[in-house]
Amino acid sequence: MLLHMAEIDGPVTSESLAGMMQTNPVVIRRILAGLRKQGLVHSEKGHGGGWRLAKDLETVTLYDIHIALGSPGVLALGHRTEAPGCLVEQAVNNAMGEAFDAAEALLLSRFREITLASLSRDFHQRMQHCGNPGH
Amino acid sequence: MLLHMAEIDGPVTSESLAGMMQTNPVVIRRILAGLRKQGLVHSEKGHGGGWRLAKDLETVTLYDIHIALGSPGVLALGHRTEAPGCLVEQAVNNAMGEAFDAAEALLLSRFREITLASLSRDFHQRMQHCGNPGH
DNA sequence: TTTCATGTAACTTAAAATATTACATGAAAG
DNA sequence: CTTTCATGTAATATTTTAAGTTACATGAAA
Ligand code: FES
Ligand code: FES
Repeated sequence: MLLHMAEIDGPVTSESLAGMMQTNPVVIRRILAGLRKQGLVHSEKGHGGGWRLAKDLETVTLYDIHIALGSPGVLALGHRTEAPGCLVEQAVNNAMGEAFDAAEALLLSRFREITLASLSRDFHQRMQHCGNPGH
Repeated sequence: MLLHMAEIDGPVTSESLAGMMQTNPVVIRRILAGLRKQGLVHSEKGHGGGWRLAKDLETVTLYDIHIALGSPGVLALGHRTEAPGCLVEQAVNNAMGEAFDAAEALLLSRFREITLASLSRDFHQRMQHCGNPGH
């Protein structure tokens, strides 16, 4: 969404973003509300209002966005019970927990390396080779 | 489930396993059916029937179980669209895909190191310090 | 004062995961 | 050889979760 916003100068309304993402404007607002709290975007009400990027693409990483989205769980597998009484479950949770933490740490460290600017460059390169005027 | 089975000698019925796992016997059968296909467990019908471990705990890793369960997706985040027309989405999927693959590879390599035997040892150690006769 | 856009709460719908029922198959017990 | 018990599996139902929608309040520009 941010990368699409970057291609447009001037503010973008939730409605037009919803069109791009094929969803509802309210969903867009809910998501962008989180990003605004982290200072990634800025919003204005009323005539000529809408959403605007608040930071340089070079300074924003996927990790920043992940945090802004509320640090959702990264792994589909996980502890069923938070504090299980079953001792087998305790042993399994303990062993798998270490593996999960390692995998999550690796993923997030990769996210820190990926800036929106680099993604934007990749996008523009794809545009060259695409030629589709729809984009 | 397998570790609980390891503590019982003789076959265990789906019903008693369902009691331990607090779920329905059919759910147990469905899961164990996958494990049987990989040769991890063995089942017998009729009187005195039930489920039995088919391998030594030392030779079974969490990775084996993961495969037997059908290699379910490990990451909660993921590609929304398989082959997106949107060039931004292509760029993002490409970059995140590499990070996902690295994280998943790390997790599965950790799973390969964790044998049921090591989990069982951890479990028995917890038993020592627990003293709860319910276990 | 009208129009347009965000800000949110409450509600609805849709999708996915999980659980249940029902019945067939096969093996041991009586 | 009939009853009992347990798995095997399809079909169905329920629960849970995520996603989308409606409704209305707030604030800014025309
Ligand atoms: S629609 Fe996303 S790049 Fe063309
Ligand atoms: S219930 Fe005691 S170890 Fe699982």
